[in-house]
Amino acid sequence: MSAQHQPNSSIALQDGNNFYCSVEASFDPKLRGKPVCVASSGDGCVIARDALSKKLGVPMGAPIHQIPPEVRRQITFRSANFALYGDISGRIASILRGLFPAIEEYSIDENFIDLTGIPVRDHERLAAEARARILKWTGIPSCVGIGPTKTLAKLSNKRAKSTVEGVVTTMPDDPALLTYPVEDVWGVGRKLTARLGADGILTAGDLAAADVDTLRSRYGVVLARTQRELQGISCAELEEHEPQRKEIMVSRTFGKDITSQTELMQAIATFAQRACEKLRSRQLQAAGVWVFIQTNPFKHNLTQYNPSKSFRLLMPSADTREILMVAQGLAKAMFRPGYGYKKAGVSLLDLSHTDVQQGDLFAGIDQRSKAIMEVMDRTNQKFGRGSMGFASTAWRPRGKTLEKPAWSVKRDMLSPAYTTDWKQLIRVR
DNA sequence: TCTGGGGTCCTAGGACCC
DNA sequence: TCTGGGGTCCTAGGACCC
Repeated sequence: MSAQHQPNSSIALQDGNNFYCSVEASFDPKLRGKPVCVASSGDGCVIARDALSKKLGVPMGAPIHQIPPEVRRQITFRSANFALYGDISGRIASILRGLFPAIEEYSIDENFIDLTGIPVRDHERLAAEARARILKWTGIPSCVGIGPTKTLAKLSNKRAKSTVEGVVTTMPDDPALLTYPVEDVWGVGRKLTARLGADGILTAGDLAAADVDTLRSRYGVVLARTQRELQGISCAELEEHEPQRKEIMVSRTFGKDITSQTELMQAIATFAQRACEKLRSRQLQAAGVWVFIQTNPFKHNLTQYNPSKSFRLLMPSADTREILMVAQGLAKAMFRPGYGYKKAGVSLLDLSHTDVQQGDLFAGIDQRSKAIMEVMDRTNQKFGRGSMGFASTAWRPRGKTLEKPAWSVKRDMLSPAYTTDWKQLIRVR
């Protein structure tokens, strides 16, 4: 039976308020009461703002150098510390699992909760309890939105952000839909907002009431599903188990433009190595490798060159040596002198589980490969990432770094790994 | 000077086949 | 003068999400 036919299904969405900023503040009391922003990799853009920096007018995604100096001075910046955020995220999920039979970890700061089967009169009370427990046990404030579908739960959550209680329920006939901006509906982005506006669809209520066939033919099946969800008809089920990855990507914007082929090759090798580590940590192997290199799109006066190339392996592999050589080969074929490269990435495609190894008649499985990779992974696990690496990544023993490569990423405002590194555990006197 | 990273899904169009 | 019709597979690009 599909969710569409389940009567009285009900879903909640728990979402940490200003999550990254809240995590930083929960570990560093000095930050409390001050405007805090979290910066993207390379310390380039603002990817999270707390309430105070929102009030100061810092826009989401703003390049830090574009924030007026008098505003910038008031803000404490932190480099994104995903290891820390991921750890807190896992703790919040555990708390929710202790309260509800089924949850879906939707993103690092959001969890869907299945309320089906729980009496409706208890929904908001349980949501409030979850919220209180998360705050007490992790220090992270959050809101909970409730509705008959994921889209309405998302919408409720957004509404809850401006309430004191932090818990809101929205049913399809709620008058709030008539004033709720369509751009804030889950699945409606900038482009769709503009097109919908031209068609006179400005609110969630307008979208829910639009002609089904016109909407389907003008905007496609995705928005048609969103419409049904707003009408209370579920089109997206709760996914308790993470679906298998289809792609694993590692890419970076370089600290400086790269002009030399040697340096570009080192960067590509580093990304390939990291991608393979991620691959093996999930017991996966890849049958395809995709590499891209890009010039700086913000330098409008320069000729742009943004090639990409892919390669299909004869047999799926999780061997860094093999994938590294393929990735470097692709990059080498694309490299043209005379350009300043600003960003590059390596993506592993056609992923499958290593336990479904397809035998190849003509190639014996290299047993040594597995053993070598295991030794590398275990060493890096035990002594820290980067303890062992490949020469082509310009890897150097830890603590003996000669000079930082031009493409290394800036993270000057990083908070300590409070929860994931023994040496950096928080001290309480 | 300085502008994130990592994903998914859908669609259109071309190649190829019968 | 007059140009088939489906089907599949693949890829590139667009849109969205956090």
